[in-house]
Parts: sequence; C-alpha cells; structure tokens
Amino acid sequence: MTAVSVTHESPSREKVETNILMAAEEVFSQHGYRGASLQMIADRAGLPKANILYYMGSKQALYVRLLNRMMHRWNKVLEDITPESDPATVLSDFIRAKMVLGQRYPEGSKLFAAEILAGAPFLSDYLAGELREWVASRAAIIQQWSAQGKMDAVDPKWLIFLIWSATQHYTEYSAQVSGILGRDALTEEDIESISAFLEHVILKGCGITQASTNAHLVEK
Amino acid sequence: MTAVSVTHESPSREKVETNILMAAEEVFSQHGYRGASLQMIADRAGLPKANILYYMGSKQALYVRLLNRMMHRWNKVLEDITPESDPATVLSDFIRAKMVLGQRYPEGSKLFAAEILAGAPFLSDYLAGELREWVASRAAIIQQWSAQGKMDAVDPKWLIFLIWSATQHYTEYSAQVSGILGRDALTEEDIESISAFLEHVILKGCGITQASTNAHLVEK
DNA sequence: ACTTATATTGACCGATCGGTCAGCACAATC
DNA sequence: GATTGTGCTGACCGATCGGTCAATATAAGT
Repeated sequence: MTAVSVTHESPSREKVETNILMAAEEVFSQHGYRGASLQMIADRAGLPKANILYYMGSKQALYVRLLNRMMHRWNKVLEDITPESDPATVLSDFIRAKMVLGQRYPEGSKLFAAEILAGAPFLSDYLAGELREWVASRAAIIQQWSAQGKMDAVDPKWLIFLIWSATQHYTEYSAQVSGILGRDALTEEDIESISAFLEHVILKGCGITQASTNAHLVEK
Repeated sequence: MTAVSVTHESPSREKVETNILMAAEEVFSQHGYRGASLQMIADRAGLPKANILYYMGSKQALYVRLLNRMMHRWNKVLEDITPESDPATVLSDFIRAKMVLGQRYPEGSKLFAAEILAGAPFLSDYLAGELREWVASRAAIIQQWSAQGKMDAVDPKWLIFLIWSATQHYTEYSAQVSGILGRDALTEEDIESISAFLEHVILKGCGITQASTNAHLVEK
C-alpha cells in the first residue's frame, strides 16, 4: 500500500484510521491484547509500524478504542422494551438481533470475547456498571411478564445469558462450528435455520406461545 | 525434597510437571498461546524459566500437551447413548455433565476457548475429525428420537451447539457473569439454579416431557 | 516564494520474547 | 575416591516487543 497509486492525492485521515481499526480488530480478536503486536497490525494495514502509533497513540489506546466501538454497537440492541411488549416478539427480535450483530461484526465480537476470557481487565467497570444496569432493567420486565402469566417463571438473568451464549457461539466459535460442519463459513440458510431453531426452543421452553405464524419476519 | 522409601521412579518429577501444567493452564487460558510467556508461567510455578523448558521442551509442546489433556477430559462426556435411551435423562445428564466439566476445569475450558477463538491453529484436525464424528453419531441418535415422536423435529447439530454454548458460557464468560451478578464466583446454588433452568427450557423447548424418574428435578 | 502545520517513517531504545548451553549440585555406581 | 548420570539454572543469544524521535515529505496559509 505504499504510494504507488496513480492518483497523487493522499487518503484522508478518516480513511487511514478506519483501515487501521479494521486491521487491529482482526489481530486483537485472534490473539487477544497481549498476543497481538503492533507489527502484525501494521503489516495487515499496509503501513509502517510508527504510523500506527502516530494515529493511535499507543497499543492500549487503540485497543480501548476498539472495545468502546464494539460496546457502542452492542448498546443499540433491545433498547425499547416495556412490560406491555409482547414477549414473543421481543425475545424473537432479541435472538435475531444478536445473530445479526455477530454476523455483521465477527471480529469485534471475538475481540470482546477475548477481553472477557482474559478476565476483562479493561471492561470490569463497564460490566459491573452500565451492562449490569442493562441486564437488571430487562430482567425486571421479564419478571413482570412471568407475574402476568405471559410466560414461565424462569430466572430472567439465566434467560438473558442463554440468548447471549447461544447466539454468540456461532461467531466466536466459528472455527469449531465450521470445522464440525465441514463448511468454511455459515450460509444465509444456516443463519435462518439457527435463528428459527433458537426461537422455537427458547420461546417454547419459556412457555411463550408465538403470537402470529409470521413472527419470524423481522424488519430493521 | 520428599524422602521416599521406594524409589523406582522419580515421584518428584510428576509433582513438578503437575505444578508446571497447572501454572501454564492458567496463563495460556488468560492470554492465549501468543500472549502467554514462559516467564509468566515460570513465575506462577515458582521455578526458573529454564526449568520449564527442561521439563516441557518448548512452549508449543507444553501448549499442545495441555490441549490434549483437556480433550481427554472432554471425551468422557456422553459416551454411552443409544436410540433406546430416554431423551429426557440423556439431555439432562448432558447439560449437567457439561456444567460440572466447566466448573471442574475452568482454566482448561478457557484454554480451549482461546484456541478456538484464535482460529484453532492446533486443533483443526481434531475438530474436523474426531469431534465431527462425535457430533455426527450423537446427532443421528437425536434424529431417531425425533422420528420416533419422542421430541420435536429440531436440527440435532443446533441442539448440541446450544447445550455446549449455554453451559460453557458460565466458565468462559465468568468475568462477565460475575461482573453482572456482582458476585466474585458462582455459588453451588447458582449452578443448581442454572442447570435446572437450562434443563427446563431446553427439554420443554424440544417438546420433551421430563420423565417421572427425574421427578426430583422438576420442582425446585 | 516563504512559512507554518501536519503526515510519514527509518532508525533506534531498553525490555522481553523463546530457546540454548555450559556448568554446578548431588546421589548412585564403580 | 573417582566417575557417571540426572536435575537444575544463571547467563547468554538473536529476534521481537511497545514506544520515541529526528528527519523528511507533503499540504495549507499568507
């Protein structure tokens, strides 16, 4: 990527940063914070190592920036939910939204997973603060659904963790999944099949009757 | 150190090796293969770095040895299962066996997770060979259960992945779970509560009526 | 054209990486 | 007592780590 381009104009700052962030997300997600090296990121971005530090300041700043970006993406999921909402559609949307998120940002999801695996040294505040509130508020609503007889009296936290884990599995364990399935990557049909399966098992397992036959139709 | 009367083989060697393996499992599980350093392992084992290499040969040999040890532990799960088996008890046992496995070997489980996250560079053969066969054989049996009307006609592979992910979550994401729950670690009651929840949702979600022989698990 | 500000990067720093090796400690054998 | 074999480890190796900096190139402002 050295300047051999026919056009003499240099890429804008934003373009370069995006390029670096993409490369860094790949490397960090594969090897974790300690296992990743700036040289690997630089090579993947097609830039000299010093240039990475010029734009990002330090390895840690780059890493934290990627974590924040991923947290921002994640925060948009399941924003509006009330006790009056229909459990079937809400949980269904939740499952599918998380599946889409994992498919759209596989490297970011893996980056997050590696951070948690390492003991969440950079995310402990977020987990015990913002995310805990997120879970608590959603759990309270699910609890009300149970009290209203709309679903079984399951522990809402375990239910949330179940949906998280079941959906994340297909992005973070993609190497295992594709190794077992004998396929390089999941197809569109795979994703739809998995989503329908999770919808079926989790809703039915929680005693939720799917309101309409076309509940699987989700629009963004 | 230890004065042993019978000295056919050196018992100290085994002790030292176990010590090293324990330390290495912790470090590798936290930081992955690249992120782990022999110095960190040596410090945790209370030995000089050269001693680690004296016993284990190389970083890679040590890592592969840990992976193999974890694979052997894992292989014992769900060994005997036939089409005549009762789906309720089999799946229930599967869920609880995996929960126990994760609680018994948290570092080993995380080590495995980190390896998969990195793209399974050392495990691709195992995933596409031994483990794929494991899944295929169990999937065939589940398929027969569906054909016999013992349960819903769900895709067996997705079901196996669901149980894997849902149970593994509590060991590999323990930092996230405890951060959200505000607890340092899961209690015995937590484990039982989670196991009962997963049993309830997954069995019911697959249209399996819990057998009377498991009556002690139904109500809690 | 000249000045200023920003982009870019090769060269370098001390620290740490995985790994080698010579040599010491020590018990068993001769 | 001398020899041998094994356990053990400090010292060292070249490579790579994250990060700094001076020098240069390019763009922008006047």
